Amino acid sequence: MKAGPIAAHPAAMISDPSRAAMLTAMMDGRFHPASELAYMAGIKPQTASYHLAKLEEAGMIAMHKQGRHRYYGLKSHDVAAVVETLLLLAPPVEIKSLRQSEENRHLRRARTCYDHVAGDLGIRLRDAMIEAGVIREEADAFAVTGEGGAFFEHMGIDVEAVRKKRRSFCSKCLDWSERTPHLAGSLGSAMLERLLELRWLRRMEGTRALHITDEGSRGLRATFHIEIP
Amino acid sequence: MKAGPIAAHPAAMISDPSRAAMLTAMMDGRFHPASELAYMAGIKPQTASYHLAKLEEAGMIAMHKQGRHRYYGLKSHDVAAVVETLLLLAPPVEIKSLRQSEENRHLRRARTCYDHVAGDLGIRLRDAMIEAGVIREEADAFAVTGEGGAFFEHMGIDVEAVRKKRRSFCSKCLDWSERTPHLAGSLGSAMLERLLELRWLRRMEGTRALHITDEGSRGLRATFHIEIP
DNA sequence: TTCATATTACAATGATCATCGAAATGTGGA
DNA sequence: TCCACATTTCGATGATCATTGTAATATGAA
Repeated sequence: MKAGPIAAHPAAMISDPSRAAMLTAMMDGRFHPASELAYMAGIKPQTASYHLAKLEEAGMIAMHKQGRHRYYGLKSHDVAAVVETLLLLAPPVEIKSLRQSEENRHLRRARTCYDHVAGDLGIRLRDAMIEAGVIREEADAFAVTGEGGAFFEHMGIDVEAVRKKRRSFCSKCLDWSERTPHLAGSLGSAMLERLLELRWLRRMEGTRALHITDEGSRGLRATFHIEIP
Repeated sequence: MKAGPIAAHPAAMISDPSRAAMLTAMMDGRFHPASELAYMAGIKPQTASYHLAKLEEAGMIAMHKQGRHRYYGLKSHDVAAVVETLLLLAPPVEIKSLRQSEENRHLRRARTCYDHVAGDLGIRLRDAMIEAGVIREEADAFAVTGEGGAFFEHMGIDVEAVRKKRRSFCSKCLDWSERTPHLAGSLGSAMLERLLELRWLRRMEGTRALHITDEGSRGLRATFHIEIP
């Protein structure tokens, strides 16, 4: 009789606040030691271990050992996609502490969304690239224009190589803080990678927030006409 | 300290099997009376009422009264998107009863995915349209080709009108039973609407499964070269 | 008004499951 | 070999929450 509720199980994996916190931490697309995830979720290592075992059994995270550490990370893009979509459904975050509001400000300004840039910076990059005519917004995705090729080459990104990857190329990712789509897919991923490589952005410890370096401020202004206050 | 686990709340709304069953029932994109949803989930009306109130408070479903009935349905596409993505993460369904396997067969053959056709039929329609050169698969979405315009007009669908709707036009929707994308977006929606109008398909009671009528078999064969056994 | 039906409100019950202390296992370094 | 640290296993505790019986409210029909 009950044919449908198969969606309940994966949802239950995310419905626990501690697990959600750990999954969100892994949304930076990297692998983290169990103890770090425990700390980020505010729980004891035993509890974290219990949760991580569950998530692994559910096929949502992957683990690799290295020495006495065990590193955990999201198993697939699908998992990241679900979490991001759930964030979109979540009610606006209420600010409880100064500390939290600080972190929130950072996250809203610039953060990773699995493997690409999101937050205000993500949107401004998108706008700048559209303005410059290097990408174009279509109904279901973005597209690289004719001029785009030269631009990305100048940025140090090989568009044709990126296009060949067996995943979506230039898709839209709906942003929970901005409620408007930014650039995701393999091109979004290549973009983030390059911005980190150029040291325009730096990952902040223990959070998905991204720090814009001084070099980054200059570079973003020169290349994208984005002013960082 | 805990900045992330906001995703937990919407996930918790879906993590209960009864709620998941009701949401899945609403995935046909229509509104259902509370009692029907209770029956589909296999719970008493009181329990259903409790769950529906929760879901409404969470902003996931909408309600309108009509006489002594209250009709509930999904509030936005986002909710449908989350449920569909969760289904993708779910482990393969194990078959427990003959009845269930029957329903499963129907669902796999043809069903609605919120507002468009999914299941085997969805994939075969996609393939047929690509084969016929009326749509083209791109990296992040489908696109209507030059010849496409005439074809859809022949089908009784005004592509330009559909394109103008303020939502994605021709997007991909990853199918949990087929694990390959079918046509969604406003064009997918228009397509389902038209197939129901032509009486090629009929909604089956109390499930998302679609029945292919005899007329439909003939029509699908003539127009799409799809053989229905 | 009276009855039937749809739905919600309330209160009690019971099961599930997250949590953590204690202890075990595993790994690296001295 | 001994110690320190990372992680898991086990067992007990406690809180949350789905469920339903009973009762109330609301709407429509006779």
